[in-house]
Amino acid sequence: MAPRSRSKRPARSSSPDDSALQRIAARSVPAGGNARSLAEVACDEIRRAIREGRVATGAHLTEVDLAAWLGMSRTPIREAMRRLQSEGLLLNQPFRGALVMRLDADDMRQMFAVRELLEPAAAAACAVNAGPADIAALRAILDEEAVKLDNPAALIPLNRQFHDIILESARNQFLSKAIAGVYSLIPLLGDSNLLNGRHAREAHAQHQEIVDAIEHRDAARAEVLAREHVRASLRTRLARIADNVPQDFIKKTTKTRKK
Amino acid sequence: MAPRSRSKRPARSSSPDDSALQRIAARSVPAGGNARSLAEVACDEIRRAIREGRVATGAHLTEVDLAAWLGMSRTPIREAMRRLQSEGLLLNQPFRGALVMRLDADDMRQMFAVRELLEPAAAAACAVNAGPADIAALRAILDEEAVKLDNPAALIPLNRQFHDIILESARNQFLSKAIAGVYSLIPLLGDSNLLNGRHAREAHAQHQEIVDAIEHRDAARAEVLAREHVRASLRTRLARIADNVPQDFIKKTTKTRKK
DNA sequence: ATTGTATACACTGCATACAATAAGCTTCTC
DNA sequence: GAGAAGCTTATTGTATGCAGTGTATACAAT
Repeated sequence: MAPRSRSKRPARSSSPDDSALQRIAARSVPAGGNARSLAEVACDEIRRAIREGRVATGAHLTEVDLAAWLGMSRTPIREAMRRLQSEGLLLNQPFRGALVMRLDADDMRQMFAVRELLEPAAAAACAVNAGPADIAALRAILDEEAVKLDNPAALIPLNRQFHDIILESARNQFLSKAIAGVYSLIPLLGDSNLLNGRHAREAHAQHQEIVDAIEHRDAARAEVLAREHVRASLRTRLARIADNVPQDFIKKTTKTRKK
Repeated sequence: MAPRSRSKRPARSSSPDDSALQRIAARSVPAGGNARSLAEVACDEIRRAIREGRVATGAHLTEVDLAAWLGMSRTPIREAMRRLQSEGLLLNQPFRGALVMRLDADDMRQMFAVRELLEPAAAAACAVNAGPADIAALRAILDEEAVKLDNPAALIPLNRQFHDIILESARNQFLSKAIAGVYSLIPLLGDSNLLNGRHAREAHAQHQEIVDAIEHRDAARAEVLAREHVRASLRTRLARIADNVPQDFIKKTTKTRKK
């Protein structure tokens, strides 16, 4: 998916319309939304590259490289990098670029400890506050999940939506922001658990139970189930680490971008 | 406290050293640390202005106004504003500047619900993980607090340190970040509870109990006490709101900055 | 008087030039 | 050959100009 074909930058004096057209082309207007700023584009693009493993964790990024890659000036890139740094996806190295953050097994455990705190609370609040529309949306996702248990590419966004709906139905912006802060680092953990069919089925079953509890307004049960859901996710991840290579031999991995 | 006496902006062509001097003056080198970037200065300065009420919540800020106020160009200001936006202190209005976020009583309740979730967990983790040095630091703060119960200006930073030490001793970066995200919006709630002598005494007593629990490695008790501490804080705030003016009549409040 | 339209203004978004900074390398001296 | 001083390079920090966007205002038409 050619990452934004754009020659290089018209040395600095082609027809003025040229750059305008380029800019318009760059902004994939998000279906009725307003045109996104280039900084947002950059942010999403970098995030996606990290998520898809096109940029390895531990890789070192610089403003100019990214600007060249995405065909924009350093200004929006700076903005995007700052944002990703505050999200914790990038680690700023004062005058030496930024590193893509790496999380080791201990970081992962810390992350899940916090998720185990927050997500059950969200499920409980959802059981109290969710409206019929929210519950219908959850059911719709369950139905879709059911027929896509072996299609991770479809399952992953569904899973995301599922958790987003619960979060939103919890009606607590601070809780949402706290969980979002944790979620944003999940891409650093590597492949999704849902690539594993067994885990996908387990997760789907748990989702169903959680929605049942929410529909019965049983906050306590939703809370317990959500906690178990998080724990199952951690178990799967730990098992994967135990099996696979320790994957801790990257030193400073060269820039994977550009020629 | 004259907000940085500085005429206006040298119309655009005084001696070039002038702006350099301004820049140097602005960077109060933080005792051995490296010189901070102007963006950091701006960030702190704006945050402080909000905290001290020199900029009202609901006020509308623009890049040029802030740049003129702080005597720097728009670039570092932009960066600072973006940071404050991602912290939630400012609300971005796409092409129209930014508003200083306002929190109503319901937002406050949501915030405290999350604090009630996170801070007890931190206290419990601290009870498990704190080293002797951490406990000594906590004791030192208790001692200082004890003699400054009627000096809010001194008490507020002490309180901050107290919570920071507990957070750090919890040894969980995700928990720390989640709580930091919540704390960063506390300035929006208005004056500190510690201005109230009665509350200051209550908080100090609770701090002592919490440290006792931590020292005895009694995680469960630390957790319960921390929860009670958060609840007490919410009670004081709610009582204050009940007494005072509802303070909800600002519509879009004019720019309070500049003449 | 009311509505529609053009124009002016205020502000941000982005690009680019330039300055500053820190690390690495080279070279010179002893 | 070792160490220090200075140069080089890589990278970020800052200023500023210009273009685009959204709002308000004034003016014309009904």
